[in-house]
Parts: sequence; C-alpha cells; structure tokens
Amino acid sequence: MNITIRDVAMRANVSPATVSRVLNQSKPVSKAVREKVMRVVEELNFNPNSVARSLAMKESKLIGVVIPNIDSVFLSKFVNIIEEEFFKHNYTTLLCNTRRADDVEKDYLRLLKDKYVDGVVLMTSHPKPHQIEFFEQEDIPVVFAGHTDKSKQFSSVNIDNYQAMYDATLYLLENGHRRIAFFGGPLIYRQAMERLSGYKQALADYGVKYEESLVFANDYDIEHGYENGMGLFQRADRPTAICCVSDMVAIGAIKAAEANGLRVPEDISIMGFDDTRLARAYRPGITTIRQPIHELSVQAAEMLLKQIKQKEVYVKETRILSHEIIVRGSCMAVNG
Amino acid sequence: MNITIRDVAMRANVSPATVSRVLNQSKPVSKAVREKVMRVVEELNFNPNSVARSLAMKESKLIGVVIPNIDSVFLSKFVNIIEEEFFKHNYTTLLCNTRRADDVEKDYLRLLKDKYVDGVVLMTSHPKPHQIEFFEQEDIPVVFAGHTDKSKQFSSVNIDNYQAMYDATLYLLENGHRRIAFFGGPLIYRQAMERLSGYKQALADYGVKYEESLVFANDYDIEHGYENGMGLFQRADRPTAICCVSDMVAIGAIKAAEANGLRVPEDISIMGFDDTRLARAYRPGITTIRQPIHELSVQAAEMLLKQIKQKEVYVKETRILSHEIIVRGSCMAVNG
DNA sequence: TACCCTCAGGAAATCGATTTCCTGTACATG
DNA sequence: CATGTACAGGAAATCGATTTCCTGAGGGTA
Repeated sequence: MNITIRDVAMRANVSPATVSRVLNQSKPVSKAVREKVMRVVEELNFNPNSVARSLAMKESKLIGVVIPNIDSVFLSKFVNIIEEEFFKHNYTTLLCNTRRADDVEKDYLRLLKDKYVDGVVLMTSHPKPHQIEFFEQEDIPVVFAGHTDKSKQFSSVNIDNYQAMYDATLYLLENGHRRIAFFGGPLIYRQAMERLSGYKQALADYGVKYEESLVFANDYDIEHGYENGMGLFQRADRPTAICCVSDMVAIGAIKAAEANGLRVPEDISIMGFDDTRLARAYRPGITTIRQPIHELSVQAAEMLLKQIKQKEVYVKETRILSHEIIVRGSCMAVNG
Repeated sequence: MNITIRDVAMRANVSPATVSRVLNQSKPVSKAVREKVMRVVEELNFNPNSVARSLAMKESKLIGVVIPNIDSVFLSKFVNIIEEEFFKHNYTTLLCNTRRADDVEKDYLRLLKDKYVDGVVLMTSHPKPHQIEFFEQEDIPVVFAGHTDKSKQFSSVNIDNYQAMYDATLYLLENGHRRIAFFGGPLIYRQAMERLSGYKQALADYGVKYEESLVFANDYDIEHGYENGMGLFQRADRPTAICCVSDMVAIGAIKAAEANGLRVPEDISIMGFDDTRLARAYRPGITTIRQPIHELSVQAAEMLLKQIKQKEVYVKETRILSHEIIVRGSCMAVNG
C-alpha cells in the first residue's frame, strides 16, 4: 500500500540499511549510491514512516504541553507562544488539557510516556504528588511553568507570586488605601497561598490590620469576582480597594461594583493580575500585575529543548522572571 | 528498562500473544489464564507501548487540529471542547497552530501525514487550494469547521454566515436604525465575504442604500475595531449603529465610541459576533450573534470519529448549525 | 474404539524503520 | 608479495506490539 524503505531499497538495488544511512547521514555512503538512492526517493515520493522510526529510535519529535485549561486567555496565549517555539525546532505539540481533573492528568501522563514524547511542559501552579512521582520515575525531560520547584529536582520557570502580590498591595497602600480586600484563589493552590502571603505581609509592613472578612478564596473566574463583590459591596464597612488574583476576577468585581452603584475607580479601586488582553480592552483599563507571559513561554521552551539535547549532562535550572505593575484606570489614590 | 508485553508473558507463564489477547479481547482466553495475566499486568503496572501498537495496527490515535490561532477566545474554546471529545474516545490532539502562515500550514499537513494521524479537523473559514489538494490526494479523514464545503467532497460543519449577518443587520433595521456601519473582516476570507453579503442584502430588502464609506474590511481584533471607530465617529454623518464581525471588534468600536464622547447604546448601537465570554463580561453587555461553538466542536468531533470508524462506507456530510441573536445592552432602538 | 471438531494457546511473521555486526574489496606499508 | 587497515554496504537483530498459522488436548458422536 504505502511506500516503505524496502521499496526504495529494491528499486535502487541496495539494502534498506543503506537507504536509512543516506536519509539520516548516519554513516558515510559513496556518492554514486547516495545519489541513486536520493533519486529513487524523489521518484517514489518516499516519506519515512515516523511511527516505525519512533519505535526504533525511542523518540517522537513530540512534546506534551500539559495545562489545566486551554479555554483561558492567559493559558491560550502561553500555548500559542510555546507551540511556535517548538515548531521552529521541529517538535510538534501534543495538547493535554486536563480540565483540572486528576484522572485526566494521570491518563495524559501515561499516554505521553507511551507515545515516547521527547519532553513535557507542565503548566500548573501546584504539581500533584502523582505528577512529581511520575517524573521522578520516568526519565522524561520536563519543565514546570508557573511553579517554582524549590527542591531543584526539576527545571522550572515562574514569577515570584509572593512578591508580585506584595507589590500590588503596596501600590494600593501607597495610594492611601487602608481597607483593601483580597479576592484570591482556592488555598489548595500553592500560587494562591503565596499571593495571599504577599498581601498579608504588605499590610503588616504598613501597619494595617489583616481582616479576615475582607479575604475571599475561590476560583479565578468572572463569576466568582462578581459573587464576592456582591457580598462585599453592600456592607457598610466596604473596602476602598481590592486586590484580585486575576483580571477575570477583577472584571467580575467591577461588574458587581457597578451593580451596586459604585464607580470604578472613584468609589473603589480594583486591581487585576496577569495583564491579559482583557485588562487593556476593558473600561476602565485594569491596573494589573503583568506576568511576562511571552518570556515565560519562550524560556520554558528553551529550557526544555536544551534539556532534551543534553539529556545526560543537563543541570536543572530555576528561573524567576520579573513582574511589573501596569497602571491603567481601575485604581486611583484615596481622596485623589 | 521498560516493561513490555514479553515481561508480562514470562511472568505469567504464557506467550505474548495470549497477553495481547487478554488485553484486547481479540480472541477468547480461558478464565484462569485471563485472570493470571490480569494479575501480572496489575503487579507490573504494565501499559502497552502505543508506538509499537500504532505500527502494528496502522493507526496512531492522534488527531490533528489545525487552527489559525489558538490565542483567540473563540478558537481556544473550540479547541477546549473538541479536545475533550477526542480524549473521551481515546484520541489525542495534535495542536497545529498555523498563525495564518502558508508555509506553517503546509509543513503541518505534511507532518500530520508522516505521523499517520487518524484524522484532521481543519478550522478555517477559507481553505487554501493546497489544503484542498492535500486532502484530495491523501486518504486521511478530514472535517472542515467554520467553512461550508459546497462541493460535497469533504465533510464540513458551519453556521450560515450570510444569514447570520443578515439577521444581525435586520435586527438593527427593525430597531429603527438606517445608518448602519459594517466592521468586517478581510475580503480574502470567504467568511468575511459571506457576512458582507448578508449585511448588504438586509439593507437592500429594507430599502436602505448601501454606502461604501460605512464599510470597513480588516482584521478581527480589538485594535482594528478601535481604529475603524476612530476614523468614523468624528464624521458628521456618523452611523447610529455598527455590525461588527466579532466581539473583539465590537469592543474596539465601543472604546472608540467612548473616546469620542459617544455613549453606547444611547448614542450608538454596536453589535458583536460570536458571543464569546467577553460579550457577556463587557459593560455594556454586547448584543451579539451567538455561534453555537459547543455544538460546532462536538459535531466536528463526532463527524470525524464516525468517518474514521467507517472509513470505507462513510458518506460526506454538510451540517449547518443555527445561530441566534443574544440581546444584551450594547444596542437599543433609535429614539427608544 | 476410532474419528472429527472445537478451541485455548504457542511460535513466528509482521508492521517499517534503525543499528549492530560482519564481510569483502581496495589500498597502504613492511 | 604478504599482511594490516579502512571502509562501503549487506544480513539480520531490534524496537514492542498484533495477528496468522498451527498444534495438541478434550469432548462429542457413530
């Protein structure tokens, strides 16, 4: 049916081994033979079967990109960039969208191994024990993105979530805010924990009392931002500012503020996180902490490719990228 | 190193063939032997190597999803859903993000063929000749999404873009608007053409003169919506409404309107397209044409899986899904 | 008892590449 | 001239599954 290396060999009057050598330049072949083989390859329009090749070589030119949810402005951008990097280097991206389901994560990791994936990028703020265990046991190059691996066991690239939220809170404090709410993520995520710590520490350093009733911990989406806001804004002791864990949460909070007759930023300042495209598009523009998403993706790709190439000698790296406050219109100084 | 079917066979005192039979239920095996094999499989935590399996079975359990840009609210949602469908059926998604580059498209198609992908979903409103040619020559199941293949040569699933934009325009006309601008896409895209036709026809059916100066044709993003708006809103004869080709363009247009001191919808009505998450999140909520994105993805997956299963007898299908106007706050009746 | 049939399960071929091991030729050197 | 060496290129093993073909045991029937 399909043309195989054997067809080429017969037609060129050589052995399959020789054809393989010509195509992969894995051993010198005389010019005459090489040219004859190449001619036949052209003639038959032969493409080596990459499945057979993977089986023999134990490499697939495939990279698994494991993310919790591709339907996210932040993560789809991450994938967009990283896929391009891999493509440039002749690797193809296997999309493993786990939807945060434990069993899907497990299935995908097993599958990646079975498919002889050459490497994996694991985008998660909170690697599960089974994921750690998997990469300890299997000898598959991996880079964690969005998580800092303090054990130095694996390579990772991330921002400093603690410091980022510290800076966000500090920004509001310096603008005269004293009642600052925190719309955070579920505390089972390390990232959420770290950000909460940053928020707390900034308050403490400024001598502002931490108040539990101003802190929320639920999912990163618009709906929760809205819900949190609706509960909060009707209280007499409502805050003058909010630190949100994502731009989406900030948008939800802004909607809730408006629904309660509050103007943003005049009556309440709302700060986002990530600096997704939305933060710029929204009105008011959302003041936010920019994650260097482009750098994050490129460096994750770079580290992984390096690791694949130098599998034996590669030394694990931990890279922390710097964040940045992007000032737009959703925050203002108190009495300013 | 790795556990193979041979290891399992030895440990269970049977032949590899038997192990294969137990695992695939491809031939009856006595209860005793079956149980023994299963026990050893559990013990060794054996997973059949899918590359070897692919080679023997001539199937890869891989599906290529070709899209112009994963960094899009609409397309990332599409991929999110379709990936889940494929995962459910044990297929893995190979992400082919072409960034609209011709050579990337070509490279990816060739690569998909080399990897013996079981099927391809091609999401594009405007298949290129080389893509058509490719699928004519290769015997790879394919489904076009977002494009209607009138030749019935391939399966496709889409909405009726002409009718959708007709309805959008009609909605504005029925609300008393007579000067309606059109922020469309580049006319090299069939989709953009069809939508423009719908717009024109609605105007014609309502006896409203088509005015070239109200029509723009450029990319689907916020920036272009903004640019178009900035050019238009300063004119004395500015429209009272705009039909936009995407929610992003609508958002850009709204920003431009505000920048020119126009209120939406009081001073100008702006209509989106797609009904992405953004349309709901924005203020005002964007009145928009909903593409049934979920159905689109699910049906594309379903058609492809059916085609893979029944490769010999499969009859190509063309499915047109219905759109819907979602009324939110960005449009209102003239003098209403 | 003899014969046939059923069927569980093993041996070996197969999928399509790569790679190791080996052979035979050509050339250089003592 | 004999021997050692370099090296092109073939035969066969290998990667890890599936599947075909075959064998031998057990049961049913005449």
